[in-house]
Amino acid sequence: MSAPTPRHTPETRSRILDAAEELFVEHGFEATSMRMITSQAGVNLAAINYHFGSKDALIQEVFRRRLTELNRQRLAMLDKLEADAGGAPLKPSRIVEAFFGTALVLAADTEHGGHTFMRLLGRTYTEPNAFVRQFLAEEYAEVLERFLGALYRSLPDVPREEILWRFHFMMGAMSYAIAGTDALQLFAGKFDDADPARLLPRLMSFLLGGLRAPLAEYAARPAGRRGRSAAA
Amino acid sequence: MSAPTPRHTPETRSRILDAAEELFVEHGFEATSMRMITSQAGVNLAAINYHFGSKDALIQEVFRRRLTELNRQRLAMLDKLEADAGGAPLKPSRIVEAFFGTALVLAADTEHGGHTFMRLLGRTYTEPNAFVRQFLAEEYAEVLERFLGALYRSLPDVPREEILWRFHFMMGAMSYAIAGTDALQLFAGKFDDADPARLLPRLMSFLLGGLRAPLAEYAARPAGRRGRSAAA
DNA sequence: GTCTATAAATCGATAGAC
DNA sequence: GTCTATCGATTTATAGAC
Repeated sequence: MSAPTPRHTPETRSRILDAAEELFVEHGFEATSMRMITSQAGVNLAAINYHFGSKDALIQEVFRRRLTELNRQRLAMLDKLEADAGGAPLKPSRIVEAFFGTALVLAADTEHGGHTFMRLLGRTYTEPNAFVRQFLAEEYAEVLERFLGALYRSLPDVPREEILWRFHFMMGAMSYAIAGTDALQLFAGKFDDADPARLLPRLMSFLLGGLRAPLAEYAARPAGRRGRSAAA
Repeated sequence: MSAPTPRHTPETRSRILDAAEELFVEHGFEATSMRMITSQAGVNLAAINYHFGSKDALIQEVFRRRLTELNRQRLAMLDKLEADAGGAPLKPSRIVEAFFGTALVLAADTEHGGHTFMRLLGRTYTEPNAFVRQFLAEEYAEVLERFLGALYRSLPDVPREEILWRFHFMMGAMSYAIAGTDALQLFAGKFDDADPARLLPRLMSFLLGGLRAPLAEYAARPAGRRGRSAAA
């Protein structure tokens, strides 16, 4: 008696979300019409507005459904790491693994839409849609605050500005990692080994190498003569 | 007498391309209507179809206009590096700099649309639009072949598979680097220093760190007990 | 080459019967 | 909660005058 609305809507709602998720990642938000969604989901056109109110609200729910759980897992893992460490700063590798590893585990799930969703999420970070960006920013506020804080404590000698940028770079690498081979025919036929199980160690190695890279490595060895060499 | 079509179209064409470039990166392809473009460009609606034939052809020309020149610069720089090396393998840092450095130089040009275009390009690698992907793949075929080949020779001990993936990761990091602070309000207010001049060394340091990261770094130190430890 | 006017299709959203 | 039918707005693209 505590649930007022959902009477016998066991599948319709989920089917709409699943169909929308697939079509959004395949065609984008704007290019995906509500008719395409209801057609693929096998439900009536009016069902979307009945269950979600509008197309924008549907888009939001597509993200909320999975993102809330993903970030819950991330925070739980960080909680455990910090509890085990007992006050000591965490190793950067653990922090990175807790944040990006959970995402890749979800991305490896090709049977329940996790892979589809993560591709959608990765692309949406740089999506031009204003209200989606706003929504994601709110959904990520806490988890970002926590993980960045952990990285700051873990790497006290690295300027926070630098950590922030490198975290940003890492998200870009992860996004492309998940988009993977089917993202662009650019690498078509070049990947002999696209085994999802190997993606995690591949990416993690790259991310940690980038995160730990010497700060002045590039600036200290400028390419050839390049103007005033006395600067900085 | 060699130019049949362009009689006195000195600005209209360019104005359309400039307006389209800005609107595409701001709203995406689908959400940008031809009326929005012609309105911002100050030209007539029919002008787009007259000059480009269709919206899709316009999109293609927006990319072709700048991408051809960018990849020409990349190849020229690689040619010079290889000529100077006289047969010896290049240093990975030089190769990475030739590919990603040129892109970031273009991205630093905020006055002539270079920054706008590079943001658009970075987002489009994972764009769902099929014909844009196809077009980009063709446009990148030669430059990718050359740079990947140079990296293979530069890092003969690293499996090509691994180099391929890391190059892919680097493109993701670059994409986010260019999308930068205004891409997502996720980091809003967190970046104190978003100086474009510092972005190149920042990114280059990260990329080289990732490219040179030990291959088995992560796999060799699995997190806790994780099933059959005898495998691999 | 540039314009107006409009064709033809598709969009999101809703009203109202069941 | 699901359906049909449709409204009103917007889209790309084009025809034809100038």
